[in-house]
Amino acid sequence: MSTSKKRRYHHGELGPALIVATKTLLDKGGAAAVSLREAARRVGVSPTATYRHFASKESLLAATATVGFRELGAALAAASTHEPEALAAMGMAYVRFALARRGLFRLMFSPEVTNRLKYPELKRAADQAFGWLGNSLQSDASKHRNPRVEAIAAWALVHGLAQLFIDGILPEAQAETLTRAITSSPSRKRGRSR
Amino acid sequence: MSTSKKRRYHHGELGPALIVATKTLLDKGGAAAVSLREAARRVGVSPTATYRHFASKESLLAATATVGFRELGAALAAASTHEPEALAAMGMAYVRFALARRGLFRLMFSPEVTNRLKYPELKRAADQAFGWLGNSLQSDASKHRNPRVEAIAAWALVHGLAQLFIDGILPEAQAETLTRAITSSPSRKRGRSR
DNA sequence: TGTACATCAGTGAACGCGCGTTCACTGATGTAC
DNA sequence: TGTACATCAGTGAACGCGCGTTCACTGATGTAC
Repeated sequence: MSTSKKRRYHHGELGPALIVATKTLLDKGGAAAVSLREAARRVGVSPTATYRHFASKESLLAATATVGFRELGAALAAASTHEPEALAAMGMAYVRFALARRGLFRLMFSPEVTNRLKYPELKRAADQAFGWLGNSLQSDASKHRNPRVEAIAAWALVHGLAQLFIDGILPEAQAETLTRAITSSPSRKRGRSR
Repeated sequence: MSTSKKRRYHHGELGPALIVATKTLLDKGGAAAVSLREAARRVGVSPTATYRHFASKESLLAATATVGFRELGAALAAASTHEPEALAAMGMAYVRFALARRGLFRLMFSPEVTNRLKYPELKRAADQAFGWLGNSLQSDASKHRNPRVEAIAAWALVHGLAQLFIDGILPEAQAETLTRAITSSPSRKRGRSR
């Protein structure tokens, strides 16, 4: 209706728009549902136009995953300020992100995009997203025998939870409860909860 | 060379042979590399022949995942007999399975095969594989506040480790060391290890 | 032990499909003078 | 302020490909008598 809806010859933001379309496709049907042609269709542009912004399908996927890592990083960073229970809050944020953006989350860790070293931005975004996890643990390192091992254990724990929820193997309905119970269970923190 | 190598009109074991071929394809190029036609090609049979044994590509994938869960279950069961450190041994077995059969492992937890309730054998095999994990924890339930939560936490932990290793996000070379360190870290077991 | 015949396990050609990518092109934009 | 022109961002037709699946078929197997 409005002029902004009108399809102009020059889209203006085609690159980002294609990434948004890709995210939608990912969440609708997983990586298998993503195609350059379908993304172009959704944005209202010819398939060829995509090559103005991405060299190949793979590079569109890499760019989309990069955005995903930035978003995950931001979510973790925001959670890390919840002071008394920063770690539990970050775990919850991690699981919530995976559930809210399951297709994207899966792509971020899929071999279609992981193995390649050809996308330095992707690597940087990923490192940055997980930097928070490490830092937050390092900050009270004195409590832990081996901070690196502890950090990896915490990461693996929430990552595993996220995976099991989005794969429908653990009941998604209990995601919040279980995550909270596990990230603040007495085997990790000495004091009694509740 | 031998007669067993000869291609006979009646293959005799086409179904299982197709599953083996599918496993190979999974490990070589992931789910994207699997096709009915390629599996048939590897077995030396026409594409049409596959329909004698599987109703569709999806059902071949489901059957392959079923086999995967049985193998994982067997590996966990074998590990669970290592008495003093059954849990750590099972964790190691879990990670080893994922690394040795990464394509299969990924398929087992992928939405291409997970969501469907139409493969009861698949569901049964999965339940059975993970039954061991629960049982092994239940057996010393007295030590734990909430056995169910503890079991899920242990599962999520090793599952997350496995995923991070096969995705190349944690260095695969350290898989054994890290897994051992984490599954017997003092935050989970009180006593000092080493 | 021999034959007839139903059943089973394959073949091979064909279908329609959507894909990623390339090509030669055209319309829109913005800058130099 | 006006025009020329390089550059940029799209179009649309076409390519070759491998896929899943269907069809009508044929060769092999095994069982009844």
